[in-house]
Amino acid sequence: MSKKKIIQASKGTYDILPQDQTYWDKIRKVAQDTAADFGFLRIDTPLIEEQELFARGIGLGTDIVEKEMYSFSTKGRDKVALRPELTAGVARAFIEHGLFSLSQPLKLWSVGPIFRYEQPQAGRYRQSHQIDFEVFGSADAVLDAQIIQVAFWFLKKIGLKEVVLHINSIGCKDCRGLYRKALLDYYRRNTKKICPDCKVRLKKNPLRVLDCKNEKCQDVISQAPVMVDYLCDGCKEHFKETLDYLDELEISYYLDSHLVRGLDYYNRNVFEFFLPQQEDKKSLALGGGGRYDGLIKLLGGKETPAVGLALGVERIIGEMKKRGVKVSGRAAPEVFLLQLGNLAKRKGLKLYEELLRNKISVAESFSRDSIKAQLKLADKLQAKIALIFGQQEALDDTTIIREMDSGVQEIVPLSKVIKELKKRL
RNA sequence: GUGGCUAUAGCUUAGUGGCAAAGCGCCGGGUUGUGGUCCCGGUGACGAGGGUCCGAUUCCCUCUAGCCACCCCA
Repeated sequence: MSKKKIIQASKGTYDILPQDQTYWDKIRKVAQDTAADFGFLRIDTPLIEEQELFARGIGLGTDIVEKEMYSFSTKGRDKVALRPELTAGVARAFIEHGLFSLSQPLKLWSVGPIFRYEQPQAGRYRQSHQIDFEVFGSADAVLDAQIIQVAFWFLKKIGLKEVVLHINSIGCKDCRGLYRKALLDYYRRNTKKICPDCKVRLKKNPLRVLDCKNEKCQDVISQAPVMVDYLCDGCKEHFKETLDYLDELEISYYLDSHLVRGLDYYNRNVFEFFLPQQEDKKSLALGGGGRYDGLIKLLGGKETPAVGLALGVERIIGEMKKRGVKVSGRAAPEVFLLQLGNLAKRKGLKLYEELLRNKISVAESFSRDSIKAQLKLADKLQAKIALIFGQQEALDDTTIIREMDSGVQEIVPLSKVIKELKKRL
C-alpha cells in the first residue's frame, strides 16, 4: 500500500467481492425461478428518473423524498434523482409504454440497486438492492394474497423459513380521512402525553404516530383508535378476503394495527415481512409492500389498481450468512491442464479450447512454469484429472492423463485424449 | 442529521512514547518433469491529515470509514 491517499468506497456503498457472489447468484436464480413460477415478467427501469416521479408517487412529505433522495440537476438542468425504490419507475414504465394493453393483470418483477441518503449501519446502505414484484390491473384481494405467497415462496427457497407477516389495512381515500380525523381528535386530547416528534408527525403525516418507538408514546398508542374500525365496507371486505386467502395458504400473520408504511401511494392492505432476531434484538424487516390502487392514475395513467412488494437483498444475504444458509460455491473443474515448456505452452492454449469445445470443464495456469505449482493448484481446485502436457508430449503429440485421487497416470495420443477423458469423467 | 464506540498485513488478532509480532492467505523453494501432510524462505500493516514531543502506531485535535443507538426503513 503506498503513501498516497487511499480512496475508499463512498460512504454507505460497498463492493460485492467474488466470495460473496455465490449469495447473489443464488438470490438472482431463486428470484428468476419464483418469477417464472408465478408468471411475472422481468422489467428493468433506469436508475435515474425525474425527481417529480418520486415527489408525486412516493409523496413530497415522506422521509424518503424529503430527506433521503439523491437529487441533482443535470448539465441540461433537468431535475433528476437516483431511484429510492423500484415501484415508481415500474409504474411509470407501465404508463409510458401502454402496458395496460397487455393482458391484465400484468405481473412484473425487477431487481436492482436503489439509493437512499441515510446514515449507514449494518443492513442499511446508501446503495442497496431490492427485488420487486408488482401486479397491475386488478383490485381482487386474491392478488394481495398471491403476492404475499410469492414473497414467502421466494424466502423459503432462499432458506429463510421463519418469516412473520405483519399486515394491516390503511383504508382508501374515503375511509382513511375519517380515521385520520378520529386519530387527530384522540391525539389532541392527549397532547401532553406524547413525544415532540409525534407532535410534528401529527401535522405532517398523522398515521405515522402509530409506529413511534418512544416509550412516552406507547400508552397513547395502545389506546388509540384503530384503523380497522373505520374501514369502509369495501376496504373491510377486501381486508377480510385477503386474510381468508392467507388462511387458505396457511400463511400465519400478525394483525398489526400500527403498521403504516412510509410511502404515500399505499392504500388498503399494507404488509411487511419480519425475521425474528436473537435475544433482545427487535425483528428485522426484510421487505414489505401493499396495494397502491391510486398510483397509476396519480402519475397520469388511467385508473389501474395494483399491488406490489419489495424485498431487501442485503438484509436477506445478511440473514443467510447469520443462519448459515448453504450456497454452492465455485464448481470444481473436471480437468486441469498443465503445461511445461514453450512448445507445450503454445500448443496448450489450443488444446484448452478443444477441451472446452467438447464440453469438458477445464482450468489452467499458463503463467506458471513449474509442474509442482500447477499440480498444487489442480489439487486446490479439486480437479478430477490433471492433463500433463510437457515438452516431450508436445513433440510426440501425446499427453499424460493423471487421476488426481489415485495418482494413476497414462500416456495417450492427443487424437484420443477427448475420448479417454470422457471415459473417465 | 444527532450521540456513543472503533480503526494494526488480503483476513483474524497480539503489542509498544524508542527498529511493529503471530496464525491463516498469497508467492516461491525442499536438485533434473508430479499435488495434498511436513520443513524452509518471501510478501505485506499501524485509515488520512495536523498538533504535543528529541522521538507518536501509541497522547491530543480534525477528517474519513465501520459498528451501535436515535431517526427512518430494505
